[in-house]
Amino acid sequence: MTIVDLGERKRRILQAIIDDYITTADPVGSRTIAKKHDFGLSSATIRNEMADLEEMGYLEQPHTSAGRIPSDRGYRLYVDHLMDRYKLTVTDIKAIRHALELKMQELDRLIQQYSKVISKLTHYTTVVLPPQMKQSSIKQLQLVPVDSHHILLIIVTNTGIVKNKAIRISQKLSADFLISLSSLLNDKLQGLTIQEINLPKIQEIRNEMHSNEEILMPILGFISDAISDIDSRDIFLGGTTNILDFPEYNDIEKARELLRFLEKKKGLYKLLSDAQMDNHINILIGEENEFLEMKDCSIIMSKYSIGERIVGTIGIIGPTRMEYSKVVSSLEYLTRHINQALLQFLGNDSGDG
Amino acid sequence: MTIVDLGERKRRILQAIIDDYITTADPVGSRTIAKKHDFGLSSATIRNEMADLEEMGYLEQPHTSAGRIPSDRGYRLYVDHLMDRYKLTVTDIKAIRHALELKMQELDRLIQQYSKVISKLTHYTTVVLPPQMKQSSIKQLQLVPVDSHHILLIIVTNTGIVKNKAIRISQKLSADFLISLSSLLNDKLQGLTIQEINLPKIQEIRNEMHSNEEILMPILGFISDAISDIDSRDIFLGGTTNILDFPEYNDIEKARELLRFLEKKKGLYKLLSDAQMDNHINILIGEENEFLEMKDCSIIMSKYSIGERIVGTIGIIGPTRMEYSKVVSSLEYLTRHINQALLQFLGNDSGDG
DNA sequence: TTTTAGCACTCATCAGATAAGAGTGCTAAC
DNA sequence: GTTAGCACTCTTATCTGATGAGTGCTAAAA
Repeated sequence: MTIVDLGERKRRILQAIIDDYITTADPVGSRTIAKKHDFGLSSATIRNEMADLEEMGYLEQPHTSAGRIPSDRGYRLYVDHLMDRYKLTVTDIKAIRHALELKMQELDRLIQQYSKVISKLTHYTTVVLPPQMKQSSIKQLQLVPVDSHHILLIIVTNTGIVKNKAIRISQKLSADFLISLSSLLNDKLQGLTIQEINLPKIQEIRNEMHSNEEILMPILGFISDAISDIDSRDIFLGGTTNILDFPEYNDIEKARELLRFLEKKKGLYKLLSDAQMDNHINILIGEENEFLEMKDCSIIMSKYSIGERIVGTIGIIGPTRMEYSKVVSSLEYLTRHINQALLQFLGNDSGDG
Repeated sequence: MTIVDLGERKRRILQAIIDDYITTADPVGSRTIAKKHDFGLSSATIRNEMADLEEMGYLEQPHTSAGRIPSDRGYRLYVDHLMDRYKLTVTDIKAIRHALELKMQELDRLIQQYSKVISKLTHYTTVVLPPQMKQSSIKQLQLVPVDSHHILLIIVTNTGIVKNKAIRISQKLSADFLISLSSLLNDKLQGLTIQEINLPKIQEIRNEMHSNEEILMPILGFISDAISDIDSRDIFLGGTTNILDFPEYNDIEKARELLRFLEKKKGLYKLLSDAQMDNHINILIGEENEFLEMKDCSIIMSKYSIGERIVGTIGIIGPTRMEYSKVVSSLEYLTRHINQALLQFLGNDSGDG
């Protein structure tokens, strides 16, 4: 079932069919291929080849008298072996460059911005999984007084995420106390991942801070809560309504089902976090993903990283008939640049505190 | 054109028609009304009354042989004078109560949560405009060291919003320096609104901080940038796909148009921020709003506040045929509780620093 | 043996026709 | 002022036949 079994001619015909179908969304017939591409073959011959390709499972027929459309398996072959490498146009590159000139800001929002940019660029739907807090390590902790009833716990991670959490306190604490507590917390917790922070660790801190036992206790409790509570990993979606532009979602019922699925985010979360780490770009075609709601969609995913550390995933969702070639190229280019930007922004110093 | 002009009978018939249309989404005919409601009138009489109501502009006829549907003006009358007050069921109240038991956290996220809750409760689309930074005053400023190349500026406002912004620096600054700079910033800027912070203010700070002139300069510049940059006011949307459940949006073209409009957020922003302050609940019916994309929608808005200070707006969007009564009741109940929660969470101390 | 022309066949789609049904407006009687 | 009755309008659903795209098969050509 390797690429050789097919033969050069069948390969080229299959490629032509898929290319054509990707742009037109209409089942393609033998005559169309014979006319558009100069294979030096008549439609009848191509018809025979198409019948073969269907038998092999690469093509499907919506009904007897329609042209053929690629099957998931056909797309898979196309993606792995057939498709031409899309060369980004100057306009494409300009658009990406322009988008990347965003002012640097908190990573969360930066990522959200990227997500919008990509969906605008590709006209597909974009989904971004930001860095996982649980596996991020703590770079800096700080307690900031807000008013007499609240202090703010600020956590900066090595993945560049800043989280804050208000802690309600019953009595006013002196600035000095907060500073010394902050520095103790830093001493004890810096470099640990969120996952690694547990009750014993907190106990340890309590033991070292003999004074103010009765003030400290509840605060440490809150901090512990706050830290574990902070790991909510939100997914960002961009360009969801782009879905509605594809003829495959002209059926309101189908559109609703997919949009619901996306809005719920739960499935997407699983897809993105389960994505294989080894490949840089990862493609799931049609039913290759486990969700029924997305059986007519493909998702192209790419990890982004700070230095060597993979921190999050970007996914682009479209109908199985999507412009794989162009999306892969755009995504590669973009990911490369994001990585560069992140490295520049956060990398120089990510090891220390 | 007041309520009296109509006469009791016409009013009751109009109410019956609108009530019916709201639940069924089908144009209602005279016979339907005669049967369902015991007015002691025949369909012919009701027919005459309906013709009158149409002439007055409260009803419309999609086509000659269809029943009547309410016009925007009809809905307006209904909302202002006719509709029964919806009594929240125990289940409704339970749902709201349950939703409000969320853990207190940053206001931003809290609000986002509310937005989801409401759309789940009402099955309409919800939009939330969080507190405006520009008009919020600064409660607390803090500079936190991150690593040798970055410090973090943290701003806490009296509206309970915490914003942070990374500032890139060229040389490491001592903790002492940051602390003294923080306290100076607090002295000078606390209590001011974001709007009030301008270059002269910053100059003033620079003058007082004679030492480290060459270090200070760029930092103050960045801080000034960061503060003005921070006023991005993001809108939260919840339950956008609920739109697709209404028969009025079975037309994919219409659905797309509206969803696009919502996703862009710009128009929504204008609608919510222009909403009148005087009324607690504000309703825009159909073409009462300026946006063509929303001409078949109504939006019910409610301000929420901390103490006396109105800080943000919640809006519920549905087809003009929406359950005004129920939504208004739910929204009133919810807003009241949100206000309570916010007051409790932030209010005690919001005047001081 | 491979390719091609020709032809019968299938099936979706579209336009037009028809029938059914809902609801109105009007008129005349109550 | 109210109501019954009826003709009229208009939508919707269903059916029909025509059209056209595309196939599969067969037999002839290369």
